Amino acid sequence: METKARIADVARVAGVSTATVSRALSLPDRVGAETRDKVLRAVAQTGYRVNSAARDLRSRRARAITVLVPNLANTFFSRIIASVQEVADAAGLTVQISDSMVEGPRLHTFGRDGRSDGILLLDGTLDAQTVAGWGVPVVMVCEWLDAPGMPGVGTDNVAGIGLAVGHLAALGHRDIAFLGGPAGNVLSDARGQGYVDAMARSGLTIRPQDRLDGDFTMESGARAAHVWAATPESATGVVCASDESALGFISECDRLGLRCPDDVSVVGFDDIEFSDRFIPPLTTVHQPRAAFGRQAAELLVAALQNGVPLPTQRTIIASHLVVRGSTARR
Amino acid sequence: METKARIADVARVAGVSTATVSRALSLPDRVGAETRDKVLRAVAQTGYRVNSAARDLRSRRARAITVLVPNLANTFFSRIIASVQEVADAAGLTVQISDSMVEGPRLHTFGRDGRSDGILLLDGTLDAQTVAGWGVPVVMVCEWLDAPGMPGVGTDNVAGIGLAVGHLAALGHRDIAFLGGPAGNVLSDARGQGYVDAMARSGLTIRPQDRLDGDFTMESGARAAHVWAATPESATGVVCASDESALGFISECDRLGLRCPDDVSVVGFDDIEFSDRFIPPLTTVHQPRAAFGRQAAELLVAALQNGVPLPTQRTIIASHLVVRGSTARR
DNA sequence: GGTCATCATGTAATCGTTTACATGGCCGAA
DNA sequence: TTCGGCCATGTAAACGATTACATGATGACC
Repeated sequence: METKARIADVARVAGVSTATVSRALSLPDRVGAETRDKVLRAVAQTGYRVNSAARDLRSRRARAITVLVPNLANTFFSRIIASVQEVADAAGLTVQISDSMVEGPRLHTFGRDGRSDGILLLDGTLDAQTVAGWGVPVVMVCEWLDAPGMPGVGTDNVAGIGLAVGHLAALGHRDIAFLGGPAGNVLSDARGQGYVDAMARSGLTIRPQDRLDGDFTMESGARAAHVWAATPESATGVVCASDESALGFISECDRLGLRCPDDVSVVGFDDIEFSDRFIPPLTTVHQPRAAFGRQAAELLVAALQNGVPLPTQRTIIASHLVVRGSTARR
Repeated sequence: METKARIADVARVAGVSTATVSRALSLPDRVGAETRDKVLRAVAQTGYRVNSAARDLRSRRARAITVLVPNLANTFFSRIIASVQEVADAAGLTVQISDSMVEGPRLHTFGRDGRSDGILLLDGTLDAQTVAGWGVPVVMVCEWLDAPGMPGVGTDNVAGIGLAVGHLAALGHRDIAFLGGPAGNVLSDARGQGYVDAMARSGLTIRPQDRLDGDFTMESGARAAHVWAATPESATGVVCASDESALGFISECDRLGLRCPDDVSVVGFDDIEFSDRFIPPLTTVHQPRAAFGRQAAELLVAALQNGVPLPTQRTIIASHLVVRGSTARR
């Protein structure tokens, strides 16, 4: 109980071989009931814990999956991770969470180093070659890579922004701006495209001043508010590529003396926890984050444990609009 | 390059022994420059990646530390984790993040299973016996356990709440309520004590209706708002045990037609990212989260790599008050 | 020139499991 | 009774690295 007990210690105490101890613990049906009890008693008495390095080495699997998040500080991801953990837990797998922003140099050792059997990748900015080199199953969540044939779970971002634009148009807004995400990001591109499509569909025109730069963060939303406020004939409605930037935008408008939704209607994208409690509560496109995590984890677990081949396409889960207080009739 | 290459493959390609390969990679100074180059070329050619299960097993260390967080969805923790990762990265250690809420049953196998060499524990509600059984160095962050002699890093919660109460008192508030945290939590207790102390010091009395129940969450803050609004002669200032509950409180007040800070002044605790962007921006007690993470990680790394003994007391880092728009003169 | 330290490298034991294969006991069928 | 099959268990060979110890070369010093 004091120092680390090994399986041989348990075997000695129980009066059986190490093989029997191993089987009693991982395949209880394969040993006699009496022996099993003896082993379990010995385990309790010695305080034995399996050494997972040894186990992983011998069995050539880690019984763990890794969730690779672009930025842990972004609250959007936590709900996804929570449901991944539920699924993995039920399957007897451990979840390791890493931040790809920090793991930079270590990134290319990921699968091959044997620390995890599969990866849930929430970062679409990684090099496709690096990912291909991991050598373990990978499922993308929300974002995706340019590489074709990679399994993934996410929403239809074009359609999502369409809901937002449609909502503002229905409220009588004619000049609708778009506060975008970081250039080069697949979500930014898709949502930007959704804006263009939806404006055309609604018969509205996009003026140069209707495109506001951002990068999903609150700070970028605040900066965009200054640009917007300084523009003549500025838009009366703003669709944002993320909730955080929407909140930053509204917040900075407030400091400039402009009220939402009286002076400007704002729609977000994501539906993070804070949006419902903001003043005003944010109208936004709700993403089913729990479903993303659950479904992605289920795909990975099925591939790992039952050999079910991973799909070669993204699974699309629909988003829907949540109308709250940040949008009003023009 | 295709299938997994082992160290023996690299050795063969480079024309040296496995021992030399191992040394060339982990102790570059101990091999000749020419040999080192040969090995590195062979590594590149074979696509070799060290198998960490084998390495961990043989060297009896995991080169990893675990951060155990009570709830990943709480944005308070992300900044702490980020600075932990910086320190660990510089020391060549991997950071594994786990949610103690989910890991429940697996919790007791933590250190002993050899997956990590040390633990940063952000959850003060764990059983002290379980923690003692881990058998690896543990440093508490923010919260702490009842067990004495355990190293930790955090702030003086009593003093922190004192700043908040003092601020409201200085603004002329005489009836100051306290929106507490979950019962039994060490932070709740300390902050509750800070409220009692500070009220006494300011010569103010605490009436029964000045104690509002909460659990750090936005929802609990919202519920407390109803209680507060329904109370006759309710307090004019509210000190909250967390930012989230403060934001929930203000948000719900707004829905009830009561404005902050005109109808009530509110102070939070934590200074999470959203607080600065709330409307109104939240006056709150700022916790140096980056410093918490950095200092705790440094203690652990020093203990792990240089054998520096861990302190037997908590390291206190001062908090300070950030005055924003949610408090006003009575 | 002999001795010894130093250095680069090789040989092989070792870390703690899992698991393929072997063994022996027991039981039912022929 | 004999044989085959099944079951519970034991024996020992992996898994893939690190590292204590051994070896041989080199060069400094007296």
